Amino acid sequence: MSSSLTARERVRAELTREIADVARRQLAVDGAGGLSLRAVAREMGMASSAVYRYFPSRDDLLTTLIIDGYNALGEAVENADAAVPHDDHAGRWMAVCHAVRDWALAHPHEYALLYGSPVPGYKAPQDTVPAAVRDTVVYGRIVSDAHRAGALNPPDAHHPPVPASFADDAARVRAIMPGVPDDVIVRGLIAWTGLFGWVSFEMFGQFAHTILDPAAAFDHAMRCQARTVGLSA
Amino acid sequence: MSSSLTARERVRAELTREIADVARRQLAVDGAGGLSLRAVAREMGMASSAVYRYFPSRDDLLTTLIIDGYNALGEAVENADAAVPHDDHAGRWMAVCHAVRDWALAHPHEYALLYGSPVPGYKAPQDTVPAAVRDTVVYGRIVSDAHRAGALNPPDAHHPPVPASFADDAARVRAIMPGVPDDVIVRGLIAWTGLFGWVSFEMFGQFAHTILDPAAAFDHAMRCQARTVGLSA
DNA sequence: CGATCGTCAAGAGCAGTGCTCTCATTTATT
DNA sequence: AATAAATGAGAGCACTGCTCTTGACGATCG
Repeated sequence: MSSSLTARERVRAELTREIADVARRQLAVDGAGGLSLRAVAREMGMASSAVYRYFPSRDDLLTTLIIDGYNALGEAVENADAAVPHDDHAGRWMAVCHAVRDWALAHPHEYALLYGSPVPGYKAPQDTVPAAVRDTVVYGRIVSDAHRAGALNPPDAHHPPVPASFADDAARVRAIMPGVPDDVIVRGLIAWTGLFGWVSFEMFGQFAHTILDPAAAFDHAMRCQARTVGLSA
Repeated sequence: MSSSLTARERVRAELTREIADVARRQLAVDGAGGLSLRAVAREMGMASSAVYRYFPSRDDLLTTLIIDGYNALGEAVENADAAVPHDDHAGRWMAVCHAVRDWALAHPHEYALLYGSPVPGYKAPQDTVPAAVRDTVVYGRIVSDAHRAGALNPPDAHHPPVPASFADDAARVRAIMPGVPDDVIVRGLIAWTGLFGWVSFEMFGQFAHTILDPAAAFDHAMRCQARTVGLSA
C-alpha cells in the first residue's frame, strides 16, 4: 500500500480538517460564542448529528481551534525571531512583539479565544499546553541568549531584591530560560505580561478613544520594555 | 410626599435591583455564558417574559452588571488608595495593585467580564465608559501627584525618546495625569497594562503549573513596575 | 364615583442551540 | 460472501433569547 492509511481513514482526516476549517471561518466572523455545530453542519451540507462523529462535543471542536491558534501564533513568533540576526537581541524582541500584535490584529477572535476570558463553561484540557508554550519558549530563548552573550544591562542599584519565596517558581521558569538568574527571570516575566497586557488592552477596547495611533504607541512601549529587561538598543 | 417616587416606581426600582442581584449571583457561579434570563426568572418565581419589562434584552442586563463591576472595582481601588498616606506614592501604587488583584480573585467571573474577551455578540455601549475609567483616574492621580511632588526618579539616560506621533495620544491621557510630560505618561501606561496583563494571566490560567506562589510573584513584579514608573521605594 | 389609560405578569409560540438515540447504508475485514 | 465496524440522516429532548397577545391591577382624570 502506498499510504499507510485506508481510504476511510483518509476521508475521515480530510473531513475532520474541513470541519475545523469551516468552524475557524465562523469563529473569525462571529466569535467563539457564535460558533455553532449546527451552522457548521449546514455549511457543509451534512446533518448536525453527523458532525458529532468527528468532534464529540462543541468543546472538543473549540479545543482543536485553540491548539491550532496557539500553533499559528507560535509559528508567526518563531518566524519573526528567525528573521533577525541572532545576536541582535533587542531586534529579536521587537520583532516578536510586532509578530504577536500583527497576528492578533489579523485574527482578533482567535486571539480572544487564546488570551481572553475562558469560554463560558469551557475548561481548557491539558492538550493545549504544549502548543500554548510554543511562543513562550521564543521569548525565553531571546532573554537567555542575551544573558549568555553578556549583552544584558544590569538592573539599577536600587532594584528591589527578589524574595526568597520566588526561588521555586523561578526554577520552573528556568526550564525555558536556562542559566538565567532569578532577577532576570522576573524582568522577563514582566515584559512578557506587559506585551500581552498591552495587546489585550488594544484588542479588547480598553484603549478606545484614548490611543488613536496604537501602532506607534505599541512600538515605543515595547522598546521601553526591552530596556526594562536589559536588552540594549 | 416623603419620597418623590410613586409606589409603582419604588417597587419597579426594587425589582430591577433584585433581578440584577440574582443575575450577579448566577454570573459568579456559571460565568457570563451561563447567565440565562429564564434561569433568573425561575429563581425569582416569575415568568421569563416578565423580566423583559425590566431589562429589554440579555445584553442590557449584562451591561448593568458590567457597569456595577467597574464601579465595584473602582471603589475598591479608591479605598485602597485613600488608606495610604498621600505622599507615599509607591505605597499607594502597591495598594491599588493589590486591590485590583484581590478584587479579581474574589470576583473571577466579573473580572473576566470586564477585562476578558468581549462577550460573544456583545458590543459594549458607551454607558460603560464613565464607570470603566473610575479606577484608571486613581492610577493617573498617583503618578501625577508623584510628579508634581518631584518624587519621580528620572528615566535612565539611554531611554528611547518618545516618538512625535505619540503627542496627540499623550495629550488625551493627560486629562487623567495633568501636568505630566509625555515620557512619564508612557511609563504610566506601561505599568497600567503590566498590572492588568499580570492579573489577567493569573486569572485566565496562563501561569498554571509555573507560578505556584502567585501572591509573592505579583507583589515583587508590581514593586519592579513601580521603579519603572519612577516611584521611589 | 366611575371610566380610562398605562403598567404589569403570564402564557403560548418561534427559531435557534447542544446533544442523544435509533435506523439504514456504506465500507472494511475475515 | 458474510460479518463487523464505521458513517450519515432524521427525530426528538431540553434548553435558550425573544415576541406577541391576553387578562388583571392600579393610578389618574372627568
